[in-house]
Amino acid sequence: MVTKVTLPDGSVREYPDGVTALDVAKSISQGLAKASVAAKINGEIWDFHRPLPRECRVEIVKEDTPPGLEVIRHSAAHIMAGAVRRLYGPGVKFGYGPPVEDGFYYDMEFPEGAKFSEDDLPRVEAECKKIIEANYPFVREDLPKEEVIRRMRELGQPYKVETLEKDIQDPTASVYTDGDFIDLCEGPHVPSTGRVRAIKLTKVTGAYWKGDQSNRMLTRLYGTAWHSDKALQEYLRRIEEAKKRDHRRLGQDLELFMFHDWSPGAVFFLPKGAVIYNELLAFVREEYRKRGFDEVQTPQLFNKSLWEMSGHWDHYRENMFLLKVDEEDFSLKPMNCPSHLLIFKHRRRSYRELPLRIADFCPLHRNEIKGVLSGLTRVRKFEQDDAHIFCAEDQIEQEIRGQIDFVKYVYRDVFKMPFQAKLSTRPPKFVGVIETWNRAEAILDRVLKESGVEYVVNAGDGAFYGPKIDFDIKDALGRAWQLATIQLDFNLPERFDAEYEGADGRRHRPVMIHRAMLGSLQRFIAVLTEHYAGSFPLWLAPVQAAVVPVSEKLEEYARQVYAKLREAGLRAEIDLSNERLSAKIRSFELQRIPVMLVCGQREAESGAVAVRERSRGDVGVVKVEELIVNLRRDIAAKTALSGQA
RNA sequence: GCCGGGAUAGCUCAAUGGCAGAGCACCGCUUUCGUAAAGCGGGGGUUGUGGGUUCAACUCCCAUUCCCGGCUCCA
Repeated sequence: MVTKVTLPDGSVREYPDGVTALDVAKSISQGLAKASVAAKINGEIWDFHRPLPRECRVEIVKEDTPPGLEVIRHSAAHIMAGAVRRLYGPGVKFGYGPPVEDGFYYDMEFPEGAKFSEDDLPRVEAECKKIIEANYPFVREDLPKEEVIRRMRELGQPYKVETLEKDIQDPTASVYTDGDFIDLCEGPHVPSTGRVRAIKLTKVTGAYWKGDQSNRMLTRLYGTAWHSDKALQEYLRRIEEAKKRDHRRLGQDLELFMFHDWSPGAVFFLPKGAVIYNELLAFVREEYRKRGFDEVQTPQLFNKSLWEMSGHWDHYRENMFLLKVDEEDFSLKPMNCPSHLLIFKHRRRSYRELPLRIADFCPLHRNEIKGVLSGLTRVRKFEQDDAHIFCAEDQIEQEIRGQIDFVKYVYRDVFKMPFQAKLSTRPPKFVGVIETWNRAEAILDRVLKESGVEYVVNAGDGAFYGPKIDFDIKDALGRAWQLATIQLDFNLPERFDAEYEGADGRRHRPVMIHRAMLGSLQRFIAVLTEHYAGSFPLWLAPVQAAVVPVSEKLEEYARQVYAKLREAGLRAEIDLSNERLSAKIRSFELQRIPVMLVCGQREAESGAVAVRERSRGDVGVVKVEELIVNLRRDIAAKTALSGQA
């Protein structure tokens, strides 16, 4: 009998039975076999040396592809676990050890009293390298589940036993052995430990067993592994670059914002950060005018009655800042929606007023637990470009379309940030009528399709009060953040008994749409800062132009230029310091100022300046009046000088 | 909140129980300069905070606040 193998190009080859994917790879070319670590068999990833089924599609997985790297990292996790076991003895109990983006981790419990910290990583890493050096084959065994449970018991591995008993349904389970280390694992793995060519252990953290806070906390060791040392070095360089772009770093260096111990989780925007904040707000307000939103201002502090009506008192109280006012319970608001319902209900509403779009930039306070606070991305006090749309059910479609269009304009046209949409549908626990949900989900789906926006469906991931579309925005380093959101709400209008009078003279329940474009201004500024690496486009730059006299003799002329720029409404700075020109230029480059205007004798004679663009150098001499016209045009266009560093 | 690490001048970091230091920034003087760092000099500290051990604490111990990396949470 022969095994028939179909290759990705459609060709069919025949091999003797018992052939492995490795044999197939070798038969194609030795080089391919050497540069590959596993194979996809009928689309499922398999070990290289597992015998193939009689008839199958085989796709060789090369080591430098995403699935290949995943296999390498999974194997690296085993190698690391084996190294820890060698160094700390058989008393170490192992939890999960999966590959993750760019690396892997393994959760483990050290024997009583053994402390493990980052300082211990080099020792473990050295042991990993010995295991790699030894080039042990990864040997797979498929055994009856009971047999594996027995072996794991013998090895003193309670977490493995628990996994087998609770999570593995199959009658058999697989174990892998590399050298002296054996582990329960689905696989696949690289053929031998030597195929993990570059490994580096990166950090040590705590992690709850199965992510559940009520479980024991294990020690998690993180590492990264690559198919070559060069790839590892490139990765490390990328991490270094990421650190330079970190908004906390740039916020400090560029004097955008600060924090203080006395108000954890709340930012101080310094003058330069406040400029960015206000420009963003002005931008959103301008769009609101075009798109029919009415801005309101609402209270910060509300009686608990409001939260009881909205349901927050029962479901969100732990996250609210509570205080007593006149012997009664009050809270700083964590969200705007309830106040907007009060506005809606302020008087009788007619269908003629719908859709009613209420926008609000008021501060919100959420009592996030301390451990999660981080820079501008997780704060306790923040503002959103929040709005709620009250509309009739037959207006949902047009409103959703309008908001998706808004998102596209903001992220694609203005900020040029790639984004991905997620449609989340009805969860198991929900309020409202199923038919309404189905109709609404169909609308969201249809509008997304028409919009040409790429999206994924997260079935069952919607809020209990309605389906939603979230937009993940990736910064320049590919990290995803959720900023924009569009959520339907069938719940709050019900709880507040919101009504409008229809054309038929009867009362109807409006649908509420929660939506934000930038999301939290704080988080948006964090992502924006990293996206631009601090080099903000002209319209957002805290200082747009720096006037630089070549020497003290040109000071008077520079002052005139500076005054003209300020009169024209530009954010300009002048450098009258006693430094050399190149030192001034360097300082402005470091501050990422978009335009530097050098004033020398030649320019003074013709009422001009020599323009230097950030990171581009000298771009020529231009008359001051003309420069002002150009700058104002570029600012209005919002896209000028937005090239990233 | 939990695990691990950390906090020293405005910033980045040194000082392993014995006189708290460097570079950058800042201030002053000299220099008057053409596109990414001129030279010299000066000021700057309750070593996060509170307690303890010690003849002596940045250093060791306890507590606490905040920050960082994760976990978790994200009506």
